[in-house]
Amino acid sequence: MKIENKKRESGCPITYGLDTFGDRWTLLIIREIMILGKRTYSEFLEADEGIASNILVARLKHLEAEGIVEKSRDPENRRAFIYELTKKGRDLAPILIEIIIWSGMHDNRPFALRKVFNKIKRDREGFETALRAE
Amino acid sequence: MKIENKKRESGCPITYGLDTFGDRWTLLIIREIMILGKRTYSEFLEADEGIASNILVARLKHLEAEGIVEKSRDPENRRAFIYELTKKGRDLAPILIEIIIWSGMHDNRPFALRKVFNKIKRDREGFETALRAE
DNA sequence: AAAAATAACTTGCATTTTGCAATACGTGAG
DNA sequence: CTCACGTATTGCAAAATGCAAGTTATTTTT
Repeated sequence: MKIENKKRESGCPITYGLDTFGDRWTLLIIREIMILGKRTYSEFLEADEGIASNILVARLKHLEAEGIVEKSRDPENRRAFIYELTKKGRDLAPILIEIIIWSGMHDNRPFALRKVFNKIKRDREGFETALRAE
Repeated sequence: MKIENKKRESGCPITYGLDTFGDRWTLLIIREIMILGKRTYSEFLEADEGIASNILVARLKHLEAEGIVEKSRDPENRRAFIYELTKKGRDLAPILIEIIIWSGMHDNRPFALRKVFNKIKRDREGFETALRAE
């Protein structure tokens, strides 16, 4: 969890974004929470891309420090923790949506998943509202 | 240029995006071209964040391989190369815009630059059209 | 209240990537 | 035909990643 702590103080908003979530895993964790409805460490570990446990811990700590996720005890499973998005985290929704749209337009691999892309094309506003609500 | 070549074949559009431009430098190069109007290797090297020359070469090659930028001789300076965005590259505009908006809302550091953010707030569509045109 | 089970972390180590400085290559101008 | 400019490569130390194994903390079970 060192790379992303080195915030480049250029003042540029793109740089700020990259320093906050511009790595190979952070947005994937956001996806797990926002789109796939995942909430716990063990659920994140099961993600298709196979994140390593040490990296996952580092990224969750980073996201917490950035005020993007909040950690609390799960009231329904007293030994688990729940990670939830803050407003700052939910505000990432439009970025995720634009990434999905871009990939939907340009990922021509045969196994590219288009389900969410099509849903967004049909009703982008509704999709974003649903994302933020969850 | 190794990290991003390992495309994780999960089919997920977020993953595709991250594998294509999800690192500390790639979107910064896109910013240089799209927002700051830079075109050459030496101009990119001068960017505020100070990218190393070996990383820059690697990222440019990667972007070319991904069909996001096109390299050609500069007709006005016959020993320079010009890097320009393809349609796939220009289509990244909405992602950049959403990152700028998000940072505009959440970067509270005193030296955060808000100029572009304000411009987008005033006329987002116009801003995007201008970006893509350049 | 001890043992087992579950969930969340940590550690050690090999590998990969980064960052930085120095150097080399290629092209065109004088 | 050499010099300057623009682009690109190399070598090496430092840092981050990926993986497997181990640890801690809490809760359920007996």
